[in-house]
Amino acid sequence: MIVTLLLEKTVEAVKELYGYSVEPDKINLEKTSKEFEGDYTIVVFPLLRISRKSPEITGKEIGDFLKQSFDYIESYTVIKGFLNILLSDRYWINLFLENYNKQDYGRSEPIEDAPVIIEFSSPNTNKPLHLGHIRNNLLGYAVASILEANGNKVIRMNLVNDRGIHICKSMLAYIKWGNGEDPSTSGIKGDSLVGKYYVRFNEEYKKEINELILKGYSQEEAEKRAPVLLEAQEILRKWESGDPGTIQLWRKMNGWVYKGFEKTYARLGITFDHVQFESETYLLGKELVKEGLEKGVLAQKPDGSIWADLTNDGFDEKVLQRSDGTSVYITQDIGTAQQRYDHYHPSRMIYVVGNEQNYHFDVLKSILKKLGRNWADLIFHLSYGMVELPSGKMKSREGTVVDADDLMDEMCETAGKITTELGKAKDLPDPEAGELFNSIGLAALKFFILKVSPKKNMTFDPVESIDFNGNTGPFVQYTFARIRSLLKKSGIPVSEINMDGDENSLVLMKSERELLKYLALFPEVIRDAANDLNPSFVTNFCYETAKFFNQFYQEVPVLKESDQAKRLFRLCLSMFTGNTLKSGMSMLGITLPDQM
RNA sequence: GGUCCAGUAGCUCAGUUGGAUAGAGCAACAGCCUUCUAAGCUGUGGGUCGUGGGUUCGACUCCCGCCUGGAUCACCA
Repeated sequence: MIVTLLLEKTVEAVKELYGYSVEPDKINLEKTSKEFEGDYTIVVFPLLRISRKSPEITGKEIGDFLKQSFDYIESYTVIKGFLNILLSDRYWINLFLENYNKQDYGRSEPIEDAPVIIEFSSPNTNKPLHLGHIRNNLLGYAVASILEANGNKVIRMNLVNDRGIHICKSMLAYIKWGNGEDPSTSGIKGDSLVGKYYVRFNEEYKKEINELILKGYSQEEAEKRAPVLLEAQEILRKWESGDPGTIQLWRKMNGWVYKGFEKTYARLGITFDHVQFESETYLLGKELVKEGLEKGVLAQKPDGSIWADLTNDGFDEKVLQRSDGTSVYITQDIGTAQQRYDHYHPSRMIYVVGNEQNYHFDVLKSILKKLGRNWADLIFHLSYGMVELPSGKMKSREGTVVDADDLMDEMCETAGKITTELGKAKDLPDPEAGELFNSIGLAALKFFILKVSPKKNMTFDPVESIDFNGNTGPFVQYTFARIRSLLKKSGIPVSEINMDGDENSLVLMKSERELLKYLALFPEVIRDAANDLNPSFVTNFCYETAKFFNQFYQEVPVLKESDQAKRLFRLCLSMFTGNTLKSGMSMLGITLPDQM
């Protein structure tokens, strides 16, 4: 790497010139900012103490030394305290020659290491997926792909929250008001149908609470005593005790939901390597709770409920098992974690879960450690911000959510409309046109969500938020389509486009240089995105790359260039850009059409 | 109230070991299609980086206080 070489030589320069040994990491080397000529900049201020000379003279002396030690340094300038180093075209061209036709450019060799488990999606089976889940799924899938590109072995894990009071609520409402309808008789997608009964439950629940308050109960009291809630709790007890009728209904309704989810995942382009069900891990969790109780690290109250006292860790007491013996949410998480650890001996366990559960994961780790599981430190909660609507927070209880299926439909419809308005894709036959609109609509949605740093909350206006111009998925797709068009029109089969060795006379145009310099960053971008588990680095890289390409495309002719060496170089540079975009966007789960 | 996260242009967002004049897109305005896809390119306007201190040659970035917004502290998941 040129950066390490420059650092080493600078250290040497300081030693030679001023007789002082500095650590390489003390040298301030960065990319030259746009307004100045140069590729890398050494900030000389920190070195003045050593040189005991003015910034200008120090910069010049180091600059001279470096220029003499490197063939690749074209020139340097010292402005104020900044030594700007300009690399020769040769350097960039060599870098280009090494990588332009590599399909796996930027990706790392697989590391021989224990796998990283990444859990995402984790839907509840009482309602369809909504906008919040979309962010979760896209983030999880992208992070997994980025880790793979970084050389990690990855296991994409989905944990289905298929049991608990929430599904009992839907079941109860279905028993009471369902009249035996099912997805085929009603024509409603399975997950939506179950969701309908979840909303119905909450309507009844609210009504009963209000009635009880009129009778003189406090709000809190009313919430606990509402008859439908008591009935739902009864169903949960029956379920945990294995009541056949309850289990049968539960299976049936969950089956509808899974069919529905399958469609939504397929549309989103999400797949998993392994699926866990809470109903299969909560018993292990209960066992661990029992173990903790026997060891004396957990405590039982007179009513039978079991608690962890975490006040020494800065948390409150946490209930792990209700007085009626049923388990709570965190109980299954304890079992799930244990199962994952035993089964995979992973190097890390990443959980992609919203920031509303920050406390939950702190508590989970704390409890696992209390139980003597030191591997709790392998757990990392990848916490992301909420997606809010202009009208405020989404509440599935009240049905004020943006449904994932509806949203995708709308995006693709809009994509089709815009494409038609622009007069494009006229010659495409029907099924392919549909695929194209799908690709564009989903690209817009995915890119919009993934370009935001995971940690941040985001507001999403279904009407106005998503654009097809500017910093968007379709912009990158369009750029790619332009590149494909160039390659196609060159008349050379893509697999045979190659430099022919006549590149010695090349002088780079500004836009060629800028583009090439930026493409050179891709390996670094993947590494940073993997380290920070942040797909927005890749998203922004793809956008900037496309922008640099469009500037290049606008400034210089490719196929119309008369000089053969230049024409071929530009064609290969375009192909290099295309490969890189395709690779980057595929990590985000975004497909790039050849034509649009 | 405790804890955690966030606050950058009218709007949506970049800005990562502290570096030069804080950047994009959208929206507004002005240009560029007889020339490789105008979903593009070029330009103009728009900022007390929430706020007040501190550290430093240098702070959007680090430290402290305050303000605002969000999350959370359930025998919900």
